[in-house]
Amino acid sequence: MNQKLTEEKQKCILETATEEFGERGLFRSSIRSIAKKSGVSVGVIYKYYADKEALFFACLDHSMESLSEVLGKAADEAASLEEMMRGLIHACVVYARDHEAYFRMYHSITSAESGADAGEMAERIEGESAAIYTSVIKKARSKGLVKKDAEPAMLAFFFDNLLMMLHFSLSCDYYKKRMNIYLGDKVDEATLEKQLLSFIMYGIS
Amino acid sequence: MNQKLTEEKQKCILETATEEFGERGLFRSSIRSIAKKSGVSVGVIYKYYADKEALFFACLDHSMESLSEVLGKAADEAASLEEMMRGLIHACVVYARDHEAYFRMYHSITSAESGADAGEMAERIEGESAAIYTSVIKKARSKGLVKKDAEPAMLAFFFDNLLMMLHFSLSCDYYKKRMNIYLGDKVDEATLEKQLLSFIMYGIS
Amino acid sequence: MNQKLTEEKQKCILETATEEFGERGLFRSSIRSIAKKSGVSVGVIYKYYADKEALFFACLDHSMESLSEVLGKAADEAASLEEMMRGLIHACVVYARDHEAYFRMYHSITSAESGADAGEMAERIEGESAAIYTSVIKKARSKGLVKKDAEPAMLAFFFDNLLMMLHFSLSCDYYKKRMNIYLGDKVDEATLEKQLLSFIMYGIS
Amino acid sequence: MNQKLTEEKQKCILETATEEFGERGLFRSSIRSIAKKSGVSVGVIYKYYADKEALFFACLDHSMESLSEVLGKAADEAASLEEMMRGLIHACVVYARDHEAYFRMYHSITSAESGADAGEMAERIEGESAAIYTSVIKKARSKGLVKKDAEPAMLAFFFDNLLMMLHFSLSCDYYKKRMNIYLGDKVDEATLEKQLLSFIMYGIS
DNA sequence: TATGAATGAGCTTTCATTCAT
DNA sequence: AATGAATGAAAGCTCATTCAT
Repeated sequence: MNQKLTEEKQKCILETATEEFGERGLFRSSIRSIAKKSGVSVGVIYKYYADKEALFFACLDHSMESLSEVLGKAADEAASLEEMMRGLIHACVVYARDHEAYFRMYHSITSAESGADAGEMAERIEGESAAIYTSVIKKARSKGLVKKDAEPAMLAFFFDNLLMMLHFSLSCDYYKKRMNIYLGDKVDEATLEKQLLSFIMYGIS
Repeated sequence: MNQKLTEEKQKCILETATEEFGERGLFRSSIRSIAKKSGVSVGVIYKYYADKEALFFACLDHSMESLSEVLGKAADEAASLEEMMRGLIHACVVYARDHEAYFRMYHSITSAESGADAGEMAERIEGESAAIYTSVIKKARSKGLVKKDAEPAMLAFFFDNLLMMLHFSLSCDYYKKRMNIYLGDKVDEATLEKQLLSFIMYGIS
Repeated sequence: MNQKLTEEKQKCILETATEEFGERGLFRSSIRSIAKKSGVSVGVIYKYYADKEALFFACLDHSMESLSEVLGKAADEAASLEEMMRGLIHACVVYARDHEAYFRMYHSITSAESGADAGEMAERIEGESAAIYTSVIKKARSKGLVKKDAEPAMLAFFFDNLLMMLHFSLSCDYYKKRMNIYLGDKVDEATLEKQLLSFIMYGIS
Repeated sequence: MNQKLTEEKQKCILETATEEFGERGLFRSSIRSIAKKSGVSVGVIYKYYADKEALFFACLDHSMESLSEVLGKAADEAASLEEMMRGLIHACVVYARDHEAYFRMYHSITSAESGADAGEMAERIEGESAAIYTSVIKKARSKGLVKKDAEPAMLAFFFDNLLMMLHFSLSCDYYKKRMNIYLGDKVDEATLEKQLLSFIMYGIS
């Protein structure tokens, strides 16, 4: 019973910290503030996490795991390349509504602020999806669904670039504003999804 | 204790700081370290800049100005939509070779860590290019060069997203590594440029 | 790393700081030095006081409260004007033996260095005693104990001036030395008290 | 001709610094600001004065000299004890109108802020007047004009205490305000002078 | 085991002082 | 001789981290 409380607490800390880190960045966030917002003492955080950075990376892992699960499911369920892409795009849009903070964490590791090893992080986070996207495109190409004069990896890269920007545009303040500059203050998400998919499909095939 | 290299020194401080900020972010960078690397005393930095943030934003402005000049020229010189895009892509690739730090500053403002007003920053930095890209695509559409079933603003947005990712992929550690995961360690820039352009042109038309 | 002597420690900080401020003034005093002398870390001072100024004013308040209590008691217990004055003078002399630092704090606010609002400070510190002294003298005048050709407020003012100089002469280095110049190195306090009282009583009546 | 300018400049620096020191204290005053207000460069100040403290003490000397001249004249011209005291009191009041800053400097050395040797300062500044006042009172006593049951030095001390408080009450913000609390916002100087003299004369004789 | 007061390294920032020009 | 840019020591202050309770 105590164990359960702990587990709950641990999750609460993680969520609160993710929120804080996503909103203020690693350095402007403070352990004290996270502890207070989580309703625990500072000491408890240091019981679970070696230091601030460790908590940061735990948040990151948590976010990435959750994100990757959602996207993985979207990819797995798809019967075709187009459906996979449609699914991934849609999953992003839906997921962003409730999990801005996770996307923001994603963005934060792409910056230099944490001092993390970029190589290792990228490998861990991008490796799998890169392989999947590339392989799916390759397969589609062998079926003649994708143009031959482009490398599948390259197309996967472009696709993922657009997907990444979609993440950020739906969650990070700067990118949100930037999207508003392009598309106006009220962005119709259905249209956005449709046109993005269309843009990609034309670009690919 | 001398008033030599004022002009030169000032530029040196800016460059060094841009490097440091790009590499370590606003908070992990320290004025002391920037001063030491610039070969000046701490005091001299505070002569030119009110505080650390002011220096940061000066670096940002400097980077954005330089970047925007290069991209602006590439856009202006273009006779057609395709040429504009090719020009912009190529300018990025060439520019990235010598000015990684500028692109990195660009990336740093898209993160939350600086605490800057995202809305204002985006307006200042993205406003112009958004207008230009959209207008050029609109014009091309009226000539039948662009598909009718997509909004020009949306296409411009997708294009700029890909361009933005190109910036980061050529300059920020995480994105560099990520590109390597997709495209291998030795990325042939000419091929990348060509295929990106092709992807975009197909996506648009 | 312990939460012992909170109460005691807090008082110790206040006393040490009062000593330091009285001896060196607000600006020559340093938080670091006060912390070291108090046997606490710098951080702990900032736990209790928002900043250096807040500590300074806390010391001031503490001193003034203590001083005002002592003088208040002396005034309250007096049956006549003369006794009140004798009591106040004597209280000063006795109090000065153990609480030089408090008197010094008193002096420090009369200088411009703290940047405090002089008007507000004076009102807070002098207001009450001014009213009391004036009222007591007025009452005595109505009994014919005080000459009629002088305003009670004026007489109260002169009396308080002499009392104030007594404070300083018993506590602040410069005033101490000055008193020695006038009265020799060994000042007999009983004589001083008696003659000051006599001087005042003659001046008043 | 250059020499003259220098001399003038020197005086200007001294006056400006005295003003600044009197208003803000030694530590809150800055050499830069004094230089700017004097219309000279920082270097010029360091040509004349070894450091900030030296300038401070030069201002002090200048103030004290000027003050002592005025008071000395008032004392010399007096034919009797009462006239001397009336003259000194009046000189204070008149002098305060144009030379607040000098009185303020006087006050500043009585505080600990400068770190000056209090003993030496007091000797230099108070020595002479202590001797004069005491001697004049002694002479008057031998003529039967002063009560026998008080030491002349003690009386001189009390008198000088009241004079000192008059200085401060006419120039320093805190003391000004304090006087207003006792005497109201509009203090009639003629009345003040008269009543103070009366208070003293009764106190003495 | 959980707490949160205490620690102190290390940051930004100021400004008296120097000295090349 | 005068200038004022440059210096850098030293201050105030914050906050990640520790550990007595």
